[in-house]
Parts: sequence; C-alpha cells; structure tokens
Amino acid sequence: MKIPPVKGTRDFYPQEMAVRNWIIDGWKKVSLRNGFEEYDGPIFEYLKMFQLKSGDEIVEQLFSLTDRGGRDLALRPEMTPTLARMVNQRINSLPRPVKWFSVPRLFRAERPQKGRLREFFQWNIDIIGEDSVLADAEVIFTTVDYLRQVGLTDRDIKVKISSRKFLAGFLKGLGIPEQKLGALYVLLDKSSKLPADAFEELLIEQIPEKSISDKILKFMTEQSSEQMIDLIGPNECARTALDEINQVFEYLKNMGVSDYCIFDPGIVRGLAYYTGIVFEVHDVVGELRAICGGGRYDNLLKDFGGPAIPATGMGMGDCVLEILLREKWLLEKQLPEARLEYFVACVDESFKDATVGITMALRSRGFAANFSYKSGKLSKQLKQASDSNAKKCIIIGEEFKDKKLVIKDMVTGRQEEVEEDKFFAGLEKS
RNA sequence: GUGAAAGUAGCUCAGAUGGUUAGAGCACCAGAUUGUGGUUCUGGGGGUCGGGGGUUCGAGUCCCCUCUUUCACCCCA
Repeated sequence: MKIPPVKGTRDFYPQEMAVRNWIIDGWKKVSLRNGFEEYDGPIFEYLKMFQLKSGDEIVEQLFSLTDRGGRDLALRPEMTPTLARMVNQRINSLPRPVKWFSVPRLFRAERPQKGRLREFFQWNIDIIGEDSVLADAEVIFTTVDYLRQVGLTDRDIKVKISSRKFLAGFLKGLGIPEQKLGALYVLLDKSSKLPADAFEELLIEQIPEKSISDKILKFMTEQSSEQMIDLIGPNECARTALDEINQVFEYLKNMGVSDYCIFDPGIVRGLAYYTGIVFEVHDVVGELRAICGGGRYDNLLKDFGGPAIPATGMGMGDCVLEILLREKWLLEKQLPEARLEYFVACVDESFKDATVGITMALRSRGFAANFSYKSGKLSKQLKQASDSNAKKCIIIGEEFKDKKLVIKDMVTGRQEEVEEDKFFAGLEKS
C-alpha cells in the first residue's frame, strides 16, 4: 500500500533541506547579531490558549487533538501565545527588555495555495517590556537586515509602515463609532488588493456620508505627512500617533534602511491585537502575499494573564520568502554546495582495509571524508567522488606498500604522491 | 468551507477522431574503460496512465465519484 504525503506538507529531500537550512541559518545569524536570544517552546499547547485570543473561527483552522488524559490540545499555529505564556511565567526574573527570537515549525489547517501550506517555518522576533518606538524601529531594522543580507534590494521589496493608533484616531475623529471600526479595518486592509473603484464602492456601502468617505479615501492614498496633518486637523489622538510614525522613520533613517521603508496608511493587519505601529513587507511587483508582518501588541501579555507590559514583534514565514528568492535567482546564487573534503578510493579489494582506515583517520581529525562500499573499478569510485563534490581524492594503490598516498585534486585534476606520515602531519598544522 | 483547471516513469512532457505489448528527453544502474571523474557511445531497470466505479467487443482517451496539486475566494493569528 502506497501512502502519500499529507496534504499541505513538504518532504525535504537533501536538496530542499539545504534550502531550508540556509534560510533558517540566515534568520538565526541576523537575530543574534541584532541582539536577540533564541528560545523555543512545545510544538503543542492547550487548545484553550489559541482560542483565548482569537475566537472560534481560528479553532477550525487548528490541528487539534485530545490526549489520553482528555486534555484538548492543538498544534501551534503561531508562536506569540507561547511567547506570552513563557514570558509571563518568569516576568519578575527576566531582565528587560526581553529580546527573543525563535524559528518555530507551525501548523494551520487551511486550504493550501501559493505561499501557504499547512506546515511551515516562521521566523519570530519580539521585544517585550519596551514602549519606545525605537523598539519598533529595531524590529523593522532587523527584518530588513535579513532581507538585505540575502540580496533583496529596495527595488525588490518595501516595508510598508503605518499605525493602528493613528488609523483609529483618525476614524474616531471623523465620528465613526467604535463598533464600526472592526469591519472598516478589514475593508481598509484590502484596499491595495482591490481595484480603486471597487474599493470606493465598498467603502460607500459602509460609510454613506460622502464627506466622510472622501476623507477616508484621501487618507488611504496620502503619502506625505504634511498633508496628513491637514487631513487629520486638530485630532489629538491621531497627531500623537503621527508623531510616533515620524519618529520611527527618523530612527530607520538613522539606521540606514529608510530606502526600504514607506509610509502606507493602507496597512492595517488583520485582527484586533495590534495597538500601535504596524508593518508588512511586500514584493514591489505585488504579485505575492506579504513576506512578513508585525507590529506593536501592548495588551497581549495582559490578555494572557500577566501584567500590562508593552511588546512589539514580527513574524516571517518561509514559503513566500522562498518563492521570492527563487524568482530573483538569489537562492541558486548563494546556496552553499554540499562538499566533501576527501574521498578515499582504492585500486582493488586488497586495499579496502587501508581505504577504510585512512577515511576514519581523516574523519577523526574533523574532515568530511567518504569512501565507496564497492571496490570495483577505480573509475567508478572517482565518479562517485566527483558526484559527491569532493575537493580531493586519495587513491590507495601499489604505492601504499611504501606508505605513500596519491592525492588527487578533483578541481585541477593534478595529483601527487605523498608519504602517509607527512600527509597527516600536514593536516595537523592546518 | 466555496468555485475553476490539471493529474501518463523519480522529473519535464508526447500519446488526432476510443483499437495490438503506453513512448521520448533528463535522472538512475551497468558496459565500452583490468590504476583515473565531469564528455561521448551502447544497453538495462523503472508505469495497476492518481484511485474506484460505469459505458463499450475494446478505455491513458468518453461519463460519474473520490484523492491530490495548482489558481481564485474565505481567512490570514
């Protein structure tokens, strides 16, 4: 009976595994150099933990199970609740701010499509316990630091930045009641995906008063903060939030990544838990879904039963990123080749023991070395050496009776006889 | 969860209107080459044509169901 892979999952053959490792290694490296420490949690949690924040709709997109003790559990669909739980547990002993990152494997029972699978990896960085927008700027910088590192330029991607606080302030200032905000957020979030006239139509459905809907339209397309000020008028809330946004852009300029960043009032970010600066990174062409997103969530720790502590963070999935990197030919340019330092071959069966012995001697000195199980033709073994991308091949033949090895450089094709002792003595030095 | 398209070897794909034993390239294995790889040539293995049912003398081909993939919705924590 043939069993197929589960819907929405991927098999990582060595070739794909190399890609995955390269992406994740990059995430880790950049996190560490930006001062983040790595953490991880269990891959499943109480189902309740994920219901708590987001309600029943989310539960349908969870892989859940009941253990033998009757506990309702779920495979984690995101990392933030686990982070909140872990930080809350030790909140009094952790030095603040907490700057942590993680690369969890996550699960969502959605219908798979381009850039979205049921099992994936996500880079998370979070700063907890700091309410300055400098922390928001640092999260954005770290994100760009990675994307820039892998070769994406400001012509490939843009960080679109806005503020929940700003948007809420503006809308309330127009006299829009609190209970309408949720539905409006959802619509505004889509403004970039919809054709302009369709968006306008939907907006008028929600906001029939033309004077107000016009202002919202203008707001969504406005880019310069000077004209924003005219638009929001003497609205205290919105002004404070706009100052914050400007402050973030100043920090980002100072950090040297302002070419990547633009203000975009259309960035709203799906659900309710964001409270301040929000951002998404998109490909400039706009063909793919968001590469990553993040923002400030000052109420979350409190929602999870802890003290009111501010937090800001970012999550980046591996699927969309990989698609973009492939499109830009950045993967094949940068992926390190799997390399063997030495391949040890013998000319016939009588030298097999010596071949194994030399290989092990190399391995015990820390070199990646391999040999062939078959002692057939030398040409076969050399082909295997070549296929496994070995830098050098050691040939064991008649010379070995005089304690000599033949060292063949697989790139140049040149080879030389070296005494075994001298060969290993040379290795120790280097 | 809704809608659309597709599924033939490990991969990319041929296979007019239904008709003998389903093909090619790449990949894999072996030989040409008894101490020298990446090139070349020759040969070989590998398919319940996604699965099940139906129509027919006969189905890879037509019909129905199902699974999977892709795309668009929903959603995006």
